[in-house]
Amino acid sequence: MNILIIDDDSLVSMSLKTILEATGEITVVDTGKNGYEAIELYDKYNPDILLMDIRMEGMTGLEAGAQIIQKHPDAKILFLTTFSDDEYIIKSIHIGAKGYILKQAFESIAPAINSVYNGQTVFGDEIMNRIPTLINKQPHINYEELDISEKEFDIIRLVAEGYNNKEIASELYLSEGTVRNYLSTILDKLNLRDRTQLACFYYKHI
Amino acid sequence: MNILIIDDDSLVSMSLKTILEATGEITVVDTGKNGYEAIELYDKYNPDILLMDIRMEGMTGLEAGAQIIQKHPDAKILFLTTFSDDEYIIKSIHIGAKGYILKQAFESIAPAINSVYNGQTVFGDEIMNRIPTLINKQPHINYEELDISEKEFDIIRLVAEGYNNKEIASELYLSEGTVRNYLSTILDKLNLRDRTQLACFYYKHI
DNA sequence: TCAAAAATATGACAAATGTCATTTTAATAA
DNA sequence: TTATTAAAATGACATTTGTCATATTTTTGA
Repeated sequence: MNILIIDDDSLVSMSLKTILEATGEITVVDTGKNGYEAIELYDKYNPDILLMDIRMEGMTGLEAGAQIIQKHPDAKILFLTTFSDDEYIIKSIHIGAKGYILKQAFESIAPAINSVYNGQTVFGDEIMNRIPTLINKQPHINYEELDISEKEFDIIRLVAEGYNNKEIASELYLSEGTVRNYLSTILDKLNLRDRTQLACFYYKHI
Repeated sequence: MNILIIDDDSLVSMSLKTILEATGEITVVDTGKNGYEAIELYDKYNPDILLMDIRMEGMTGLEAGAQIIQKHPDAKILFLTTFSDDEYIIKSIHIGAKGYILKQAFESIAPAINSVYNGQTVFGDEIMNRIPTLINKQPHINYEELDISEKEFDIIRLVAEGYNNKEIASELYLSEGTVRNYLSTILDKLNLRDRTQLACFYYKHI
């Protein structure tokens, strides 16, 4: 597997080269130290994966990456970064980067490269943890804390599948009236008004 | 590295076990075939990674995963799926799964496990491609193709926020009756029965 | 301008929903 | 066993919902 490394700190490039080539499966075709070189060298080598620092003097890795992907839509770019930075995260996802990992996590770089080579996208935990907030959804909810019983939760799930009371009743072997009563209690506990709000609640919080 | 595999198709579990153990670095401590077993076996073995089918009879992998993570916040769960299923993507991110990959991509499962073991999160391309739209909150069904007008979509959005007809009417400066009529048309077009199913539809198709 | 099309509105109706008070039926502990 | 509690069911009721046939109003094109 051929890799191109771009980092404005040549010490980093060299260490990476050493580490990666030690795996035996990876060949570092060349190294560069800025965005312009990235574009130029990518054209020249057409590597399987481009491993690039995201923050560099002059043209950032992000800009270079965007241009490269535009020209080579199948380019697999794995960004290296020192700190996780919301703005970069979103942008890197947008331009279609295949990953975003911390330089510090040396030992995880080789596996990440392998995953990317196999068509996956790899993000570090710090990045992944930001996604829900970025997507703007509330975090997952603990129904036990809300005092929702197992059976009540069964009903919630069915409501969120679009079942009506009769269907829920037959599914859970209860009478329709009982289902209504359960639902009434659930709505009260969760402070909601009707089943539709309950379905919305379910999807927003799970 | 110890792995627990859960899949309701034992053929899949066995194939996976064979493939993974062939790498020499992975030990499959046990296999199970539903969400309940997942919870039970996780407690028993405390594996490094839980590899689990996301869609199973009874308790889904997602629910089991949510419970396991609640109990073991450091659990590393990698979901397997047959098709990329919009509905599950976000949820799996939310509960804090470390990955989501297609079963078909056999050769990429081992690298993915390695990445996860090294603290990364791994998502397949199909999943990652969806994130930008989610971040931009641009709902992404092709409503045009479904012949849903702009105004109809306004109503759908409000239904999916839990508004009742009166509230929708006042929000959109329409009469309640008109809202009902619109809704009736929408349900007909989407082949749904009531507003709750519509809300579910909305969230499933984000 | 006028007619056709669209958007909006009404009213009537059956069905589904949510609430409540009350009862019946298990399940369980003393 | 009996008393107590929990789970499930009933019935009555007011609302909300969804459907439909039928206006009315507005927009638009010729």
